[in-house]
Amino acid sequence: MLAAEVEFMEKGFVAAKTTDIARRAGVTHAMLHYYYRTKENLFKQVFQKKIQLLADSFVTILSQEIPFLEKIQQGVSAHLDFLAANPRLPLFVLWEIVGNPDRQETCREVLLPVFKKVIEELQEILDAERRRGASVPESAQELMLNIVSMNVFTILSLPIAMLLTETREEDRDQFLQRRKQQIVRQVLSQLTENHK
Amino acid sequence: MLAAEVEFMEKGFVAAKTTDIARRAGVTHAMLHYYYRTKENLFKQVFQKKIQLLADSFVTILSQEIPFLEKIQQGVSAHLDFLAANPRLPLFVLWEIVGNPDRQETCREVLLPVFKKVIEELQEILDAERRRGASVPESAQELMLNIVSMNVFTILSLPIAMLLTETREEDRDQFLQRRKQQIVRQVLSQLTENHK
DNA sequence: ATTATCTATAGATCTATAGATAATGC
DNA sequence: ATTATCTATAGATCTATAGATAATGC
Repeated sequence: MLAAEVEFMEKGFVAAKTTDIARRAGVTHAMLHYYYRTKENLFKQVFQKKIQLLADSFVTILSQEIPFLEKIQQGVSAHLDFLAANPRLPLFVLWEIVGNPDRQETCREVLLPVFKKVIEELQEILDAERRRGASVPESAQELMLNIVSMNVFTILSLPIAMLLTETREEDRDQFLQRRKQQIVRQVLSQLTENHK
Repeated sequence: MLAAEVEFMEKGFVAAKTTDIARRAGVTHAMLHYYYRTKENLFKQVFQKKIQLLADSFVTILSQEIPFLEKIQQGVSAHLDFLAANPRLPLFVLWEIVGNPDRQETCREVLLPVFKKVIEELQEILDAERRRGASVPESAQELMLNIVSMNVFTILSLPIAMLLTETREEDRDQFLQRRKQQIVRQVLSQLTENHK
């Protein structure tokens, strides 16, 4: 099962081979089919698990009971750290969804409730802040999308970004930390903006 | 060749089949091998072309001789429109690069010079603006990364975003236009921020 | 003569299962 | 008895080429 996760995440459904998965797991491939029947079946279990993980990543944006701006800062930071620990997750999910639209259903079932809940909580925080007199112009959904966009893209494009900025492999973490600060700054700039 | 582009872009290198490409092109698959020798060879040509297209997308961020803020606004807008017209491009490139690191070389060769040039021009614009007394706090690279992040992610995540926001297929363009305005606002918020 | 095209097929994988045998749980 | 495991292989693809034949350019 772990072997299947690794193979599917690295190569995708089509390129991953049941023989390789079996070999990695240290069993004969006949056993794999004995337990999971089909490749598709095995994949579905892995996919479900990974979608769940993606849903969890949204939750990390909400954080502890601390002042508003720090809360956002912590949320962005935790979200990016989560993605950095699961760097193949977003690309894998996006790829499999566009490649096989049937999988959107799983996606909807798992992600939608979590997404709605996070947006709701975030909206409450924003509203509370506004009642305090702060100028928080955006909808929670927009704020969330901005954060997720920049964080996820940072991870997705990391190989290309490192190529283009001529960053070496051992400076990866440093590169991510610097980018994290930029993202926090960018997100906060809209939240602290003086309107009118 | 066009058939190959479509098949590779939709399915990726591994899942695309030379027989399907030939069928789509209306020739026997023997002919395909006669002209291109190997699948890998055919793919390389397609990949090169698509990387070139991606490089072009960076250039659209720079735009005509108009006032600074409008210039940025136009750039963001043109970039997103470009991506919306080539929605599979970013995912395809990212997927093939992580799946086969050998392809990073092509990527580097084509993208790096274009990327450097765009950054350079953008930096000049920012510097000129700063000399005029405007407060433009960021490096061109950071600004560029912010714009590209939000625009590309918008396209990458469009299927999921439409799922989560319960947007119907026919409202796709409207959804994109709304998101575009949000992105422009977000980008400008940092550029017009009052520092200190 | 050289280039283009077709049919047929070799050779390599890959998924999935059949059928035989060993291990395990009442 | 039921469940787990192995070997062997059927059946389906897919890439790539061989070999024969038709079309094209000097």
